[in-house]
Parts: sequence; structure tokens; C-alpha cells
Amino acid sequence: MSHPEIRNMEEFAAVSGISRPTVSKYFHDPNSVRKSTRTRIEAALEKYDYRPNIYAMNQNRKLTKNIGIVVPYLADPFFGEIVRMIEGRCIEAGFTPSLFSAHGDQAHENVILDSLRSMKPAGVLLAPLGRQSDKAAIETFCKHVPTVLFDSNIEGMGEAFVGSDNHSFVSQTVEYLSRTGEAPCFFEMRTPANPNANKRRIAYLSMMERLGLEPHVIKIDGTGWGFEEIGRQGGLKILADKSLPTNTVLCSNDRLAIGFLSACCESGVRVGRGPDCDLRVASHDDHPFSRFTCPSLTTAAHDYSAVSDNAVETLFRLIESGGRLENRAESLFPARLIMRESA
Amino acid sequence: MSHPEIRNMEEFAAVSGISRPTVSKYFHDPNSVRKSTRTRIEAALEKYDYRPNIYAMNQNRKLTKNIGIVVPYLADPFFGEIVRMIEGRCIEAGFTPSLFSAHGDQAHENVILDSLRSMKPAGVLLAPLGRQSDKAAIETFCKHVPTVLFDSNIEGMGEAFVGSDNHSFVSQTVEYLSRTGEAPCFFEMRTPANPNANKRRIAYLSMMERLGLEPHVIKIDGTGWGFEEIGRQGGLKILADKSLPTNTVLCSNDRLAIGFLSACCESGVRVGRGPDCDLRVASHDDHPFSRFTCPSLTTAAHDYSAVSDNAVETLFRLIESGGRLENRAESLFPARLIMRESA
DNA sequence: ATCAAAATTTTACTCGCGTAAATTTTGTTA
DNA sequence: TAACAAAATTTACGCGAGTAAAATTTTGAT
Repeated sequence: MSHPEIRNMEEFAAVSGISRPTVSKYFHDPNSVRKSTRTRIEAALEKYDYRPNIYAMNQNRKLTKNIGIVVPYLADPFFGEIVRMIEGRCIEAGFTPSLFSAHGDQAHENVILDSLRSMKPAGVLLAPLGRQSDKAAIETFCKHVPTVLFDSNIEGMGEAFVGSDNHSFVSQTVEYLSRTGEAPCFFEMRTPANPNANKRRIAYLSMMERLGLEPHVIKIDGTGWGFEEIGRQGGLKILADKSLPTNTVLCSNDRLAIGFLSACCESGVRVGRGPDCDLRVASHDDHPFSRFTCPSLTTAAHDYSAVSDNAVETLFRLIESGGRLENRAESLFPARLIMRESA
Repeated sequence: MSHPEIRNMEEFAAVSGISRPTVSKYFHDPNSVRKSTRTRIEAALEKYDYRPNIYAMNQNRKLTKNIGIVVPYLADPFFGEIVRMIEGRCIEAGFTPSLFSAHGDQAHENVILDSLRSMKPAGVLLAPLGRQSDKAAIETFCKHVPTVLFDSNIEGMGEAFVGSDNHSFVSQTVEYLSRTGEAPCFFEMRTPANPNANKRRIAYLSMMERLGLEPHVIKIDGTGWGFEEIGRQGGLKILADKSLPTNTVLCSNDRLAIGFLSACCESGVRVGRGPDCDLRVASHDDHPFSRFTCPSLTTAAHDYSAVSDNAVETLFRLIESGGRLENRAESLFPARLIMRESA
């Protein structure tokens, strides 16, 4: 343990018999000092458990080793999963990730961007709220901080976008559903929080047209980020109305589908592809809970790790090239159809 | 916008015609300077959008305005919910919350505690991994940083604990289940990640004894934080074995129950309290998804906001009293029985 | 108008570390 | 073993603020 308390790098350098700047070098890269020096520093570290003051460290640095991660809604385990992978990659690369959730609120997102700017991070991975985002605020932010957008794209903002290819999701589900049974209608929120929803609707319409099938889009009411409840209420309503045009429902995303399945259960509608079933339900995202619904949810899966890895790698490239890239690249990863019991 | 770029508080003070230390005071509390001064500073702020360097700010402060929030597993929306409430309270009170998730990993938890120490936070709200936690690391941490434990208690660590009263959860569910049908058996992981699980088992046993009923504890295998999958696998097994001693299953927590329900669905076991049902299933936590299971899950609910509010208030008291409290208080909040369709 | 108390502002010094430039050490070659 | 370039270390100075104590201004009562 530490007999005398070490207060700063000066004192630590003294007790380890090395000059302070050399100790400073050591903390930035242990391999940048002679082996004998390193050994002595590490011996002293054992005895005195000193750690540099991060505030003093970052004050005089042009670029910190911080990386900001911003997601729109952490109570959605989809983002929990993504964050876990992204944080891991950042730490491996020697960065310090800072996590923020807008919790579905625009004002909060702006506050986050604000405090993120003052952190002078090396870079930021931003999954914006989407429709609810304050575009001007995000644009200003991206001008000052090297930013890669992910999950949800906002045209022209950030130095790059990494996400999933919505067309790939929908084309696979629509193709599968219409090949194995009645063509699906499309179940979505009237005012989706997220631009991905719009792309999915468009993909549905174009896919149906290509297959020569008549599209049906069912728009349900509801605002906010409680998608399950919105899906459930919307589901209860259309099931009560018996207004479904087909026996196959394709939900825009898994969280809506989870709510819809709950409505089916409550309404006594049997979901599945068996002969005794009333309805087939499929969806998109491969939400962490989608395999535990009843019946388990047929869906199209994000390539979580490809998206995470690519987002992080893109950000690292961006940081290395000084915060700007020649052209704003959009990387879209294809989906993988996950066949389960619901369709 | 800003004609000349303002680089530091010195320059900003110059353009606003005030001395730098006064400007410094303003940023710590706008009401601590004369109104005329404030007006001039705010006018300058409009023109030059300057913001103090947080690293320089915190370097010379004995106490920062940061609050650390650590949870064991963010992909669990239970923690997403709690975090949302806690962050809100911290921001209201003028603190800056920093969020960390151990992602179910001890090494990661230790890394977090480590980097948290170097942030010199005013206080930390820590929901430890539990059984997987490195007790020594947590003890050391708590000696250096004012810490309030929440959700999952570790005897004697931190200056206080705030959580839910496990006995209240279990007594209500057991009482309800045994009053309205067969007495429940208790479904849990053989090696629970979390001390709450042990308290719940003990509460089950004592409650059953009090009611003069024979207890049955079913322990399923599995490790890690993928509780749903563990519950599902365990469920599939005992349903295949037909080894259930009663027609009523009380799961230790909702995530296990979600997996168990999925197993029931897959095995064709009808869950609910109706006459045509095979099994009743209930649980504890009121997980955000528990109302969307099929059938919806009867459970005992945490008082989310009471726990969040109390944890934050306790931490504020702790900070105000200089980091130590006379005695380590444990605040436990009772559960509320939520009757849904599954039991 | 006067003056002491209170509130505010300024002076002056500190904090802990980054970093360029100067210096010393190390390793290699002749 | 002398010479010398490369690597490592030290010297010396700066960063952007916090903060105690001194100086000043404002306030309020007479």
C-alpha cells in the first residue's frame, strides 16, 4: 500500500526516481520509455497506486481519447446490445467511451450534444432520435466534432453513416411471406419516430409492386417511444374491427410486433403458420426479445456486429484523417431472415 | 455568431468587459453576480458562444459536479428505465451524470470503477453485478468515492443501500397464488447472478412455511445474464420431464419468466388462470416487457420511481454531509402486485 | 451628504499535467 | 576506444481555469 500519499505526478516521479515528463510519456504509452525505466515506474505503481488526473491530462491535449456514444432510447435492448459491442471495440483500441441516451426526448438530445462538445471527444458515434431530432443542432454539432451517424440516418449529417439496409430487410420478409402464403399487409405507426420506418414502407410498396401484389399499409396512431404499447393498442383495434385485409401481417419493427402479438393473444387470435392458425406475423430487427415471444417471432435480423464494427472502424478512420473524410460514405449491411414460429 | 474566436475565459471576459474570476463565478452560479454583470455576460454569450473548458474547470476543484451511474447490464430494459429516472433527477439538481454498464462482466465492472475514481465524481450510484462482483474492488472504491448502492445489495458496502423489499414481492405473490389455486413452486437459477434471488428464495420458503404449505424449489442450470434463454431452456426441460410438482410456477424474476413462458408456448402448455389452462405462471419485477408476454405476466412490481428518487436523494444527502453518513441505511420499498392473465 | 457593512470584483497565486526544445544516455561503427 | 547518430530523458514553459484574500463598489441607514 501507500505509506505517503502521492498527490500528483511530480511526487510520483520523485518516489520512482524518474523525471515527471518521462512518467507522463509512460502513461501515454508504456512502450515509449526504456525497459529499465518502465520497470521502475511499474514497481512504484505497485507500491503507491497513483493515477494521473484525467482533467489535467485532457486540458492540454488537442485531442482527448474520449469517444462519445449517443443512442435515442436505452430502454430498448436493441441499443443495449449495440452499445455493448461498440464500447468493447473502443476500449480495445485504447479509447474511453462515454455513453448517453436521449431517452426519447429532443431537449435531452440537445443537452447531450452540448455537454459532449465540451468534452472535446476524439469522435462521436451518434444514433439520432430521427424525426424528433433538432436537425440544426445536430448539424452544428457535427461541424465541431468528428461524428459518425449510425442506426438512423439523417441526410448529409456527420462524416459517414453506418446502418442496416432497410430494403434488404423488407424484400426478404415480403418475398418469404408471399411465397409461403398470403401476401402481407404492412403494419406501422402513422408518424414513425425513425427514418428507417419510412424506408421500410417504401421498400414494402416497391417490393409488392414488383411481385404484382396489391399493397395494404395499416397505419396506427400513437406517439413516443413506447412502441410495444402502441402496437398493442393498434392491434387490439384492428383485430376488433376485423379490418385486416389479409391473414399475414408484416410489422415495421419487432417492438411493434411484440405489442401486436400481445394483442393477438389477448384477442384469442392464433398466430403461426400451422393449419389451425388465424394469422401470420413477421417483422424486422431481430430484437433481443423476439425469440421469446409467443409464438416466437419470424423476423429479419440486423447484422449487429457488422454494424458495430464498421461504425467504430469508420470513426477510427475519421479520427486518423483529422476529422474529415473526402465524401460522406453510407455503409448499409444486409439483413438475415430468421424463421421462427410466427410466420 | 462569433467574429473573433474566443479561446478561453480570459478572452471571453475581455470582450464582455468583466474580469475573468467574475465570469468564472457566473458560470458556477449565474445568481452569484450582480444583475447588471449577468446581463453583460449573457449578452456576450449570445455573440460569442463561448463555453468553459470542463477539464480546466474540474482540475482545481475538490469536488466535481459529476455523478457516476453504474448498472450491471444495460441490455435489460429494467435498468434502462431506472437510469432514465435517475439521470433526470441528477440533471434537475445541476449534476452531470455519467452512465456505465458492466455488461455482465466483472473485469469490466472493475475497469469502470477504476476510471470512475479518476473522474473524482461528487458521488456514485452503483448497482453492482452482485455475486460476480469483485467485493474487494468495490470495497476499495467505496472508501474513496461517496457511493450509494442500489438494486442489488452487498452487505456493508457503500454508505447506503436503496432497493426493493424482496420479501414484500414474494409474500404477495405467494399469498395470492396459494389463495386462488394450487400453491406455487419456485423457479430459479441454480447459481443466481444477484443476491436478490437468494432473498426471494428465502422469502418463498418462509412464506410457504407460514402458510403450512410444502415448498418446492426448482433450480435450473445456466450462467451469465441471458436470463430469458436460461429460463426457456430450463422450462423446456422440466416441461418435457413433466417434473413440475404443482400447476403453479412462481419465477424468481420476470426475465426468467419470459423465457419460461416461451417454453410453455413452444411445448403447447396453456398458461393462465382459466379453466382450460394447464399452468399458472407468476413472477417478480414488472419488467417493462412483462405486460406484453403471452399471456401477460402476473407479477410484483418494483416502485421504480420511489427507488430512483430515494437513491438520488440519499446520494445528495451523502454528498452534502461530506461523503460519510453516520450509519449505513438500507431503504427497501414494497412491491405492488400486478394481476394480469398468466396467473 | 456620510459612512460602515455587505456585496461584488480584482489581484495574485495555484493546480496537475502536456510538450517543444535542449540535454544526456545508449548503442553502433570505424 | 573514439565518434556519432538515435533514443531517451530533462528543462522550461504554458494551458485554462479555481480560489483565497485584497480592493472596490454598492447598499442602506442616519
